[in-house]
Amino acid sequence: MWTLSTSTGAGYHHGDLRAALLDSALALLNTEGPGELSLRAVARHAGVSANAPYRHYRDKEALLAALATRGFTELGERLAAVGPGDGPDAELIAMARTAVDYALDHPGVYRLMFGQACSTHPDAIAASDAAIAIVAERIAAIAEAERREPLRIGLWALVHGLSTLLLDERLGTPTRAEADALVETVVRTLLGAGPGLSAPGRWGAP
Amino acid sequence: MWTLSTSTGAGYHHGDLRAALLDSALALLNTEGPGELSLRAVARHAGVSANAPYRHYRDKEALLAALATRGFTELGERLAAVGPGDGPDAELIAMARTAVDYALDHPGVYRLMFGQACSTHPDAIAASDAAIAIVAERIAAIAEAERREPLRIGLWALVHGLSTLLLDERLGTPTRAEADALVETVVRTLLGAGPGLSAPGRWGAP
DNA sequence: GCATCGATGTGTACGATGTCCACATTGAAG
DNA sequence: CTTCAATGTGGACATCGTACACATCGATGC
Repeated sequence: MWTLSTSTGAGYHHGDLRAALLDSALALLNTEGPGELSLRAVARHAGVSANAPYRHYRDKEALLAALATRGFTELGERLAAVGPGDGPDAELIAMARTAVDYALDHPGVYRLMFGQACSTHPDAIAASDAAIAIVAERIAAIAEAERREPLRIGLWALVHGLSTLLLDERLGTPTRAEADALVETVVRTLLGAGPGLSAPGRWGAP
Repeated sequence: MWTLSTSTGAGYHHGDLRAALLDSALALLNTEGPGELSLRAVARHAGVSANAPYRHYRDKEALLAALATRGFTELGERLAAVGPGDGPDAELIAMARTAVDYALDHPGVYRLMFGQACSTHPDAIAASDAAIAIVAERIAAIAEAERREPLRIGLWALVHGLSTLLLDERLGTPTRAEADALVETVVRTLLGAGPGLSAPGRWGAP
């Protein structure tokens, strides 16, 4: 009758409930949507009582926000790891694909990250801004000054929109490769160059 | 002690509860987010008991889906009313602005429309497809064949992303005019033409 | 070694919610 | 005027988020 906890927890005191709760929430999020996730279920999954989470998070929203924050951080790391590609367009496309892939890999957390509850939480906003900043840097090295801001906002919006549509299966149920190809085609088209065509006059900054 | 209903309801039988519930839900949605909206609160606002809604909607999700469906229909009407502008880019931009304006006008319903719960409901999906079809028609009249599909998906994603970012105040708190200008700039930039620059070679289909 | 104390987890409790069931009320059809 | 199907009510139940008081434990001082 000891803990049936998923995470390594011993006896009365768990060890690292704070992190274990995040893991439990993550596991449950990939099963059901963020709206259906109950704090009590997270506690059960972690093998603790319904009230234990309150020692580590002020309320349910705080736990979810922490998870979203972790999500933004991880997304940022993935984006930072994207190497320069074959020309600026390729680099932007690679980053877009990376972000969409992240959404497809973590549907629950992704929806959480862009849900209303977490958009309000300062930590999540900060982590989100950090992720955007990475994209902004790359763009700054590529685009002319007056195009940077709209490009940053536009790509962010585009990627988020594509992720949402794909997660909701509003674009069919493509395989990962098909989804990636779709992202590439869409981004390339919107960047002004048709598929297979290069976009003259927009290659490289100073 | 008769009905304190907001809508025109008489005595025991309400008259048109089905529609009144939608109106009540709409009113409450503009106060609080879709996640916080309770079916009981909708019933209270309509001046009926907590169970009355179940005579008209199978469950809470069905009511919300009906509201989302109405939203997509109205959005479609607004999009259909957008006149041809000064060239194809201007027309696409006008439609993008129309859609974003709709989101800013109805934050609650908009979040509902793109929430997970309603993306699953067939009625909402149909209404959403109808709205997209309107955009697709316009695009078909403007763009070359192989650009149509990516353009349609890309614009839809872009507009949805921009709406989300604006609703979550992730792009500051612009006035309506500023938001419209932002949308114009972003869309124009992503369509390949810098602000004020025309995009040679992409004007007009046959 | 042992008492102590702050941190952490448990149990109980309360109000709110979604939804089920049985019953009440009604306008319209016979 | 009776009857009936549609519609609304009331009560009940499980679940949820969360507050309160209490239990348990590991480190700290002696």
